[in-house]
Amino acid sequence: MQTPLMAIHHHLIAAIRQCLGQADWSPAESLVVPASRPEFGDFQSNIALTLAKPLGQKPRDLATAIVQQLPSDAPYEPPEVAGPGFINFRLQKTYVESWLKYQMQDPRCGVPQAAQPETVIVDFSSPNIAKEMHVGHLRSTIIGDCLARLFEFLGHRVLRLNHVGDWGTQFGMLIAYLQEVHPEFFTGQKEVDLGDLVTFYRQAKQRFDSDENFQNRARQMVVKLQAGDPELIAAWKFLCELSRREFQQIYDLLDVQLVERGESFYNPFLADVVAELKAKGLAVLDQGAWCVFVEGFTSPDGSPLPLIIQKSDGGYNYATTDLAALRYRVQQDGAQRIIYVTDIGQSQHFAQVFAVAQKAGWIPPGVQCIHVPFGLVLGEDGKKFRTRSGETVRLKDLLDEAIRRAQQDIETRFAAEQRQESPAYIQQLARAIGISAVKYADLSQNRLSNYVFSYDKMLALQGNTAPYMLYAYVRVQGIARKGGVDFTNLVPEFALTEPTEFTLAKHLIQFPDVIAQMAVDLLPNRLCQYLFELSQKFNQFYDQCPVLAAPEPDRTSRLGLAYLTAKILKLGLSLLGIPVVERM
RNA sequence: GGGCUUGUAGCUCAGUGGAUCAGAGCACUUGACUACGGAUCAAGGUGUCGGGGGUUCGAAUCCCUCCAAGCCCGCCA
Repeated sequence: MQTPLMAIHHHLIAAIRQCLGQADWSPAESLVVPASRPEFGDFQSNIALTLAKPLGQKPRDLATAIVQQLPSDAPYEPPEVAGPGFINFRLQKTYVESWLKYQMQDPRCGVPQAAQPETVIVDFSSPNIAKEMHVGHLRSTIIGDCLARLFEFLGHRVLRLNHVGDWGTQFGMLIAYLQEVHPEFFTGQKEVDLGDLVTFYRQAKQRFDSDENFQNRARQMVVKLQAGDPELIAAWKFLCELSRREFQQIYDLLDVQLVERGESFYNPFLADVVAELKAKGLAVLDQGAWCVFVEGFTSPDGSPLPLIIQKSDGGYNYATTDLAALRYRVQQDGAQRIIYVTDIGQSQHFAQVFAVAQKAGWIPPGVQCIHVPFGLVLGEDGKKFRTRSGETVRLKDLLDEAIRRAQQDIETRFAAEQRQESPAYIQQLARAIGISAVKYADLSQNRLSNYVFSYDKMLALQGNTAPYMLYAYVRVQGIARKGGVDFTNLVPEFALTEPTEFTLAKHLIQFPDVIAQMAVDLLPNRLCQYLFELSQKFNQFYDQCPVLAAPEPDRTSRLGLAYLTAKILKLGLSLLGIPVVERM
């Protein structure tokens, strides 16, 4: 079913085509948007103001002419031309009510399935093997998961790829070091965890930087490894497995699904990628390395900046891997959209990779490669988020701390309310709230900017936080419990009377438009904003309108509003990767 | 030197291809519990939208320029 916004949109297009006498006219920008102020109605169109000038007409006259071409049986009151030429739309009450009813019975809350399902790859998280996940992986993991959930919900085939750093010079270094200093590592005689590995990695790096003989051994190891030496492959697999177990704990905690397909996966295709670029005349030998130059990229010294696809020592680097991955994803996975969720610092790299792939003909028409960048996580001092001692914050520690603080809050509050709950329940609740708070704090921020990480703010019960929204949901469940109402069997006739009911209702029916917009701009904070406003509007309604105590038909109608609010909150939060709780 | 991102209320941030855009939350002050959970709601804003130009009937938003912060820029990813 068309949303009100879409209905008005289509009416306007038809009307404008009539007025202009152009059957193929289509708008360059959005024709109709939600009204900026309630007193101007529900939706507004500014199109007459934009169109009038080139036509040499007065905006108000054009607006009036457009209004006259709108259908007379439309689901809105006769539109008004206001001010210099705005067209204001006010939805008919019965139309709003019928839309609410439609959303009530639709499991998707009115959001249509994609007409043309695509294969969408979301490349996110991507930690490095033999290192721990740290705060730097937080945003990619959370934002990537959110976008994957969005596209899955819209009905696309989504491949969630974890492009882990599992291939490269660091492994030669690490394996060489372990063989020499900790041979027991490979024999299983000693229990090791990822923490040990990280220590070893640091030591290996130190050795690598200071000892030339060691450097050579490490390089030979890489060559042997990449050539498929069985012993080294086994060692490498052991390292990967160790890391994988550790990563999985975090993904389980975050409830994030990923398919691991690391850099090593594309190893067999690297030589061919380079060969193809050479054959197409795109690769040139420069200072001993094979490079592709594309316009618009400049080095610090002002010379053109190459994308190096084969190093002077014959090895390949991440640019080669990224190109091989891109080609594979298009040609083998059949991806129509490839979304890369990485920090904004890699923007230039991806722009370059996409440009080279474009030149090489690996991005056919209809395929989009999209870099979805995000800013840094900062500490409360405004600098890169670190521990007190200046170390990088381990992701596990960060999440555990959020849960610990959530639990503390809960226990304090329960004690104040003299509420008895089982330790298991408290633990589970703390986990849900702690993780949700971290996720929501991240997603509610415009992803392009850096944001300040604050446990106190994200766990606050007031404001634009996960707990505030979860509480709104819990309130609805409270109504159901208290009234013994089974929402799932509710088939309400809506009868809106109070202002807060209308305000809430009109916000509820905008949900599908918000989701549609999010699929275009890939900004989760827009959905967060919507859900926050929904919670606010619900709380205002809740404050003003008794539900259970109301006489019919208000009681049923209000139960419907409450239930639909909860339903949309639950669905919306699920797209953010945040679960709801029934009590808190 | 080139490029990218950011700069909006005391604090944290929305709004960014125009008009009906000066907003939210926090903090602070004051009200509202014999109503479904008060983890709520209501009321309270003296901001050069980083500065300066420009385009326009109209600019936080578009263009130019300058300033500040952060990041990226040939064999790491």
